[in-house]
Amino acid sequence: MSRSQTSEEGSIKQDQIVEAAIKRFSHFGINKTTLAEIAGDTGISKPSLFYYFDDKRSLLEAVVCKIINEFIDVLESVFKAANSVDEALLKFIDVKRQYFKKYSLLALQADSLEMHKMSPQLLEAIGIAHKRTEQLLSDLLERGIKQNDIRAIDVRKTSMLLLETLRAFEYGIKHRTCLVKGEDIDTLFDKQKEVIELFLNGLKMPRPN
Amino acid sequence: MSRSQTSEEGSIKQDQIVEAAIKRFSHFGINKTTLAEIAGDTGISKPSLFYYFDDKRSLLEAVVCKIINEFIDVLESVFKAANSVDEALLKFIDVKRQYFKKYSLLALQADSLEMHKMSPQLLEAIGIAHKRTEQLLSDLLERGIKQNDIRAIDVRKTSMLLLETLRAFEYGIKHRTCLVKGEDIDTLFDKQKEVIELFLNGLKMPRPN
DNA sequence: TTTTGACTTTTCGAATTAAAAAGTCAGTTC
DNA sequence: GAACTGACTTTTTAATTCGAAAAGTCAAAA
Repeated sequence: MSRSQTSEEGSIKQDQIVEAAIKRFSHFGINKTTLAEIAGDTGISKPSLFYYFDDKRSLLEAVVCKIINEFIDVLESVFKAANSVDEALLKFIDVKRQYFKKYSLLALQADSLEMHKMSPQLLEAIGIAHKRTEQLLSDLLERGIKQNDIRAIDVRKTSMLLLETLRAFEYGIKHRTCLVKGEDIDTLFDKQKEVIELFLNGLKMPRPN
Repeated sequence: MSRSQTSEEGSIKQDQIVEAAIKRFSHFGINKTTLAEIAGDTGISKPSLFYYFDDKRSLLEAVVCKIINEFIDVLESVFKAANSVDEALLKFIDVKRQYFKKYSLLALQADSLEMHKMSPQLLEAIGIAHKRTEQLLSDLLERGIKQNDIRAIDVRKTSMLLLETLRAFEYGIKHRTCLVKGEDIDTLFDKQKEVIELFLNGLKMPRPN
């Protein structure tokens, strides 16, 4: 069994490999990147790479986990720094946009095209990330309610619905435009901001009861 | 040039062909249906079919147009009959659900898989349908504003956003579950209803200014 | 424990091709 | 002449093969 399974914190070399893989994957795509290239970038041989990772899939898993965790950490700090629910949600979109642009190639391949090939581990990692994001959003909404910023909705249900909507939105446009060009991505995320605004303000007349 | 281009109202035979095509397409999919089969169902030979339609694509076009127009007609009557914006929007989802279920195979193929192959005519027909749907929704919102049912938002922008969101939602889940099973479809549309509710009520505290 | 050269196995993509479906047309029927 | 068809050609599709490239293994070495 490779080191990736045994050691918890991951060696420096493992991290170097993951970094090299991130660069290649997000630059050329997963399939167009060979393990020999990644090994070469890291200054080791291919069999050495296999000493650290069982196979390409587990390396990809490490890559995705790293990116996801980075994303969630950024999200957490952004939410903490925000002064209102509005602000936090709009910043949320900005962070999403930033990560999507940075890792667009990886993102596109990871969730749409290779869905069926995903390992259970990877799916689990993504599931955990979703849960954590939902938790952050729930906390945010809870805070908003306490501060009389928003009305007392079911935070669990609402955050899930909000996330699903934004996610769906992303998927949708992605597939509609099929190949994503630079400017399309921006309008896509701008639309998400509009959705957030509409969600926040609602359509109904404010009726003081 | 075939009859399909020249006559405006379309002959009875043309309509029979379209009906047969709808049955086959929505039952077995577009690619798994041959023109010979459709011709057979209609009781004519394949060359006769070509007398009425230039090619498979223009037949598909006629099929999609017919379904779309049917859908919009139903939608219009439902909107007219509704007593409130809430009611109309929820009914809207029901109509969508009904049509999606009825023509799911066709819908899936038509918008996601074969996007790149779509003829300009077909794209135009879909574009017109979108515009008409948007118009119906705009009128609905306008009416809601006049009746003091909802606040005075930009109806154009809002109806577009609302439609795009619901559409995106559909796309998103479709691709996430990839192959759509019966029960998934229902939860998908239930989610859309929740989205509508959230859009209507908003998150913010009602503040009487 | 970490590393690699030399190896085997698997996967992928291009080339081939045969069958099926699309599409044409000369000629028939009403 | 509008509606239709049998017999035909062309195009698409899908299965097959096959060589190259990449994934993955292992015995030996640092």
